[in-house]
Amino acid sequence: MPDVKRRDGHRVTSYDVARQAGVSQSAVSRCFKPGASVSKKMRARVMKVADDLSYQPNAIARSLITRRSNMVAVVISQQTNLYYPEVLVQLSQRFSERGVRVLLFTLEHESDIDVLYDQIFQYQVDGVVEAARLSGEQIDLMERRGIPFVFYNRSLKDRRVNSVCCDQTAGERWLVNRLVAAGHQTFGLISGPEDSWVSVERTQGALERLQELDVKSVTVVSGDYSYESGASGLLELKNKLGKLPDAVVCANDVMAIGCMDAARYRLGVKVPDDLSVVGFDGVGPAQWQSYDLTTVRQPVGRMTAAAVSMILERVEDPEIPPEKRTFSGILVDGGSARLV
Amino acid sequence: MPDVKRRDGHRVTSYDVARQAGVSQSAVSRCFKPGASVSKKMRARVMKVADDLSYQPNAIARSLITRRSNMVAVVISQQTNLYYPEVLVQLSQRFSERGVRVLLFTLEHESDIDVLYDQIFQYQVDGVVEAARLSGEQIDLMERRGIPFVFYNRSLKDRRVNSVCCDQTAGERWLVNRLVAAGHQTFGLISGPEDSWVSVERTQGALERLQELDVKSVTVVSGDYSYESGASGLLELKNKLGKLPDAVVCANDVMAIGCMDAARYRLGVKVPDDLSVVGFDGVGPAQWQSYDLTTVRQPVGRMTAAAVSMILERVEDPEIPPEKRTFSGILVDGGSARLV
DNA sequence: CAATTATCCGCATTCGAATGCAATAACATT
DNA sequence: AATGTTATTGCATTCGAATGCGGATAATTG
Repeated sequence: MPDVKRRDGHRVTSYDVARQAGVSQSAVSRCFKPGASVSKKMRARVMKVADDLSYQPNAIARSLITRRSNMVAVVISQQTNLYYPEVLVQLSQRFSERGVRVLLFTLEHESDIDVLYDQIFQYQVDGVVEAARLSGEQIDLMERRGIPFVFYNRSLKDRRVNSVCCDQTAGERWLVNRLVAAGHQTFGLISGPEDSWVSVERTQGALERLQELDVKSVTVVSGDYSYESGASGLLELKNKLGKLPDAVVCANDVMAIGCMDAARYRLGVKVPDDLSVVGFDGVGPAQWQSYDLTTVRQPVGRMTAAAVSMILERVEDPEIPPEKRTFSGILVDGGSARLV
Repeated sequence: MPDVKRRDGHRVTSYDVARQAGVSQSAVSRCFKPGASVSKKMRARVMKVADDLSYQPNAIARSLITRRSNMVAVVISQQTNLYYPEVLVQLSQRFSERGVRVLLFTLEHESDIDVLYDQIFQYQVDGVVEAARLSGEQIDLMERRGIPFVFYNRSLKDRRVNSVCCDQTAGERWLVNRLVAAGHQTFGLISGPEDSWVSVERTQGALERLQELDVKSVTVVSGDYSYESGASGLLELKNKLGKLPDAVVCANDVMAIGCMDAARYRLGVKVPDDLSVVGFDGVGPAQWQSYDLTTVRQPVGRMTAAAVSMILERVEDPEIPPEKRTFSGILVDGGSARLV
């Protein structure tokens, strides 16, 4: 039997609309479902009332019954890197266009990740975009839950997982080629954090190519993607070598910028005349005239689009096998490296 | 009667755990609620099974009955401004510490905001942090729904709403004071977009103080917060004036940086010797040695903390009246302005 | 006009966890 | 041993929308 009170707290439900419009709750529900079987008369009537009561279907209740939350988790660590915010905004925008919301998970300490994953699952997200590090067991966990996920700029060689990456290796090789061709002989590398896949790939790529080209003098120091670590990296290189290298290859743009500033303002050295510096990512500030960085720009637009569609396709059809998509970077010839 | 099949798709529910542990579903539910009345024997038993089945309570179902989603919407526009990503990350972190998730809404075009709000309500978020523009009717809408919301760096004078702001006016006044005291006489202002409250406040603040100090030559051009608009703003100022002003006050750091670069690299002018430039925000790149910007840093940490607690307090107790909290900026004496 | 089909609507149930209330068990008291 | 207390547990219902199924109505056809 129908109860007396309704509209308690204040929430308007489909029942309220139904009663007011003199129809059944199911009718109201159908009116809000695009392809449903409803006469236009009914729809008009219901919509009118819905509008009057400013009724909005409750996505939570809907999720419960449809087993689709229309939410996707995006996991991000790495605030240091100026590059991530852009990725985040783009992902959000693109998901949004497809009617999917982004539930944001930021990771301060790597150790938080376990708690985090419990949270992610609790919220019944339809998929996960993973722009942070993840251990093998965590991947197992994800897979066991059957939630589609995509790694963003992180790939595990011996694992059948979805990933979208920029070709870090190729990018570095290109940079090295250019530098060597221009006659640079002594090289310094400033790597990122050791547990960053991106950093490892980039540094490896550069080292490999340097070796292939038979460059003798290569010194590596490690940074953490920050401006400061780029600056101190250069000083450290100078210390180790006893002099400055001809060229410094940095694992990201921000460090390259720190490196350039250190060269100019702490060592009084001219870039690119006395020192060439290259970065990676293609963040906004890299193009600022003070830096005009030679770098490899990640095709963020394509990459985020790829991540989004890979997830959503697999939400529709979980049988689609894993796929790895690797995009080439875009070579940006700036003025921070002597490339004659 | 108990049905035969369970564990269909693969989701493990509290019923599965209950059956396996030989207890009732309510018992399982209680075991997952901190303060609930359960014997330790029961809890141990249930938790064991829950662990075996890797059961996680379904937050969606919980939200439905508790009428609390533990999700908060954060609405952000303005990618141009390097300042927002930091705000976003901090909000996310702080909410997360309090067990609340951030549902991200990015706004590309202002016009999208209507659709957006429907979405926000559908997801039954417990609160909204609003870092975008919002019209009066939209506020009415929010209020009618009874969802607590806080404006971040946006306040409406004649409205009783929650807001967290940095004192834009005071910051600008301070900057102007310094510049005038140091003998600058002709001023250029580069404002932000006209529909940005922040920009209006800042520009107004500066203009006001300049007038008070009886500065005669003040020229205003408008930008859009971007690097490029800072650069072109300077050129425009030069055109209008027929010469360069002594000082340029930019509505944000990124434009100030663009302005500095234009001065140095397009006009060949020395900063701060021939031209002083100041910004606002205190973003990371402002501190880079190439710029070393004189600016006012927003106390992002305090501001985000304030926003988070203001929301959560009002989720607990909707009766708490609206509050406006204004934080003073932190004055950063950089090298981009001559302040002798 | 009857027969057939298509269209539309409502009933009843479902999703998964939370919770008030009542029943029971465990324990203490005299 | 009888009674009173308190700590646990289970039952039944609830949150709000979606949907399969059968029935009612309207449209189409012969």
